[in-house]
Amino acid sequence: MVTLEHVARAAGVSRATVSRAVTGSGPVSADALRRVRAAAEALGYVADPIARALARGTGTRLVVAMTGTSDAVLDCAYTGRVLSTAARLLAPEGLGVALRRLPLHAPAAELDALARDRTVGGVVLVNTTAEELAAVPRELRGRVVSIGVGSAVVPSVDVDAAAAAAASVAHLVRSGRRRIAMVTGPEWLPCTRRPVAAFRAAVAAAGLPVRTVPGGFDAAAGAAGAEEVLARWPDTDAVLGSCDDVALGVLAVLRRHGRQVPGDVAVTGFDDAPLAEVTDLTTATHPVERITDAAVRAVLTGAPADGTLFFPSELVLRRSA
Amino acid sequence: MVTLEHVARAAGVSRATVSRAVTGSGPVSADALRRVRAAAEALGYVADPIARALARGTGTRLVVAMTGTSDAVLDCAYTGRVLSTAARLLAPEGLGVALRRLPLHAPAAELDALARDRTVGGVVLVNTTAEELAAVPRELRGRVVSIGVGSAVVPSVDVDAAAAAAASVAHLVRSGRRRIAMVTGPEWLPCTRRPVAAFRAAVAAAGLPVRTVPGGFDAAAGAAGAEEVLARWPDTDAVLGSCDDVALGVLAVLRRHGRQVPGDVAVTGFDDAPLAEVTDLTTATHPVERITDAAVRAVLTGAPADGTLFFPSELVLRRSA
DNA sequence: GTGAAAGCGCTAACAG
DNA sequence: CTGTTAGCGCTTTCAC
Repeated sequence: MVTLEHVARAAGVSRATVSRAVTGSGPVSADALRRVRAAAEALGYVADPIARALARGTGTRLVVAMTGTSDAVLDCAYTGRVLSTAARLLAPEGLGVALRRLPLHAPAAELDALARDRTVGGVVLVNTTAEELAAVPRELRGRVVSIGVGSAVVPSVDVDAAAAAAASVAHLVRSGRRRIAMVTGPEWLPCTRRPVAAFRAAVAAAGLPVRTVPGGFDAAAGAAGAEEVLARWPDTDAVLGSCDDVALGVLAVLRRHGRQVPGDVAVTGFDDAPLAEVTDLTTATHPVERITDAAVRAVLTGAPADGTLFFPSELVLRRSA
Repeated sequence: MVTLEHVARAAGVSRATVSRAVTGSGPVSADALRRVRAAAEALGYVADPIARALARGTGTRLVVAMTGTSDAVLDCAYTGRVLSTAARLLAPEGLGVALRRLPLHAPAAELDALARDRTVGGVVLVNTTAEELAAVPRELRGRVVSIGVGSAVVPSVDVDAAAAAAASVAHLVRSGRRRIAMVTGPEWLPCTRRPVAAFRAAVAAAGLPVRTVPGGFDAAAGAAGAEEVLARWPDTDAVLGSCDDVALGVLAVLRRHGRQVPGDVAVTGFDDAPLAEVTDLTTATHPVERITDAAVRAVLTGAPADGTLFFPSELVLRRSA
């Protein structure tokens, strides 16, 4: 194993100088810099992240903290996508990923524990709530980022779900649908409010009735939502699901009620999950990998909070709508 | 932050003694042990994994190494499940998870790099091949485990896919199917050979024709496999898919050919993925969480290799068969 | 600009 | 059985 010491000897300088040269902190003469770089290159030096973490007091892992009402959220496909992306990105840095669930209420204790834990280098909050953002301890600032809503101190990235909802409505209206309902996401989740508002605005602007029912993120919620839609507005000719799983639940209920899709009722989802293609579901893409990528980089670089960074979503037309 | 030093002072012993008491390594008098425990408890001491890793020369993360022909395997749902489980299990230990793909051929270089990387505490090989097992460097022994096939030095855990295949065939035969075909998993993957062998044995034992076609693990492979099955044996009345995705591909092709499911042809999958429930697919469970759990624990404890530990799979009957 | 020296918190010889 | 003594590899004051 080649250490700082070896590079220092090869370059004819002290360990301190090599450290400064390698990390870019502190002053180093152009000449020393060149020699250190050459030596490091020649020896194939790469800093040990563990020793560095111990000396700096920084952590060696990034915690993905999913907010949710139960541990079930940790097993969903979305969590898996976020984790895979983060783990892959961090692998070359010598950093790892850990997974934790944050309780929906009173998350302060958990967040404080994370802030105190010297092994955590940064935190990515997923499905963040306002209560959670308010509870982010000062010590975590600069190394926490949110996927979803953000705050003045917590930078955030998200998909442009509002645009996706608007695009879905536009497509449905264009293809002749006039009585469009939406099964929304979980009510406690702030970032689902944007697409709902966009949906309401879009149908209202088209002069159509505004129909929404509370939903969630799984097929069961979609099924329940569809039942409610059919009960309240039997003439509905299109349903937007908050995500693909919800849309599949909607499809199951429509089939049970003998409604043809897309003949009688059109259905759209959101995510473009693998099952959307298999089930021929019209849906909008959710670039989870790009979003996670941005979030991880933001944590690593300590990016300041300046509004939410939105990633575009694209409508994928298939048989269902 | 409370360190070893604090506990030592409170217990009236040296740091070394506290270390021995806490880790359980080396001799400590019953009296000292008691006092150290009390002090540690009172102060809420918890060892810093980073300092420990630096001193011991062990890593702070566990690498999940997926074998595959392309990076696409890193994005599949299965990888996500493995990663979520591992990340959750490791969180309380202060350890993280990293994700890497191992090339199908000549994996020795990658494995050597992992062995040399001081940040890696252990490795979980997924979809292991014989070539890979042979290339496991000596330095990795005792901290590497395989999900799939194992070797004399690499312990392994897997699902009992052979039993699942046999159970599926038994169910199909019981319900009157007589011309059963199987779309197998990827040919390069050794652990898929067991269920194929079990399938062949089961149909042969029932006095039925043995029909298998090479497949893979995604819907496209299932579709291609189904086309081949229909071309070679048009009278087939049941198809086993190597996994749920494959079964969905099979379903799509059957539908396209106007075959009724389960009327004309029965279809079964394997995994019991979320989409199996949504699409009413008869399938066998794949306890990925339990398997990963066992694998991670084995890496952490350095369990010796003594044959593959198999986890049971259960048939879930739904509409498709 | 540069080097010497003092740690970060823990483990592991080595004497006693 | 226990304490002392060196480190693990890197960062970071603080003099020069």
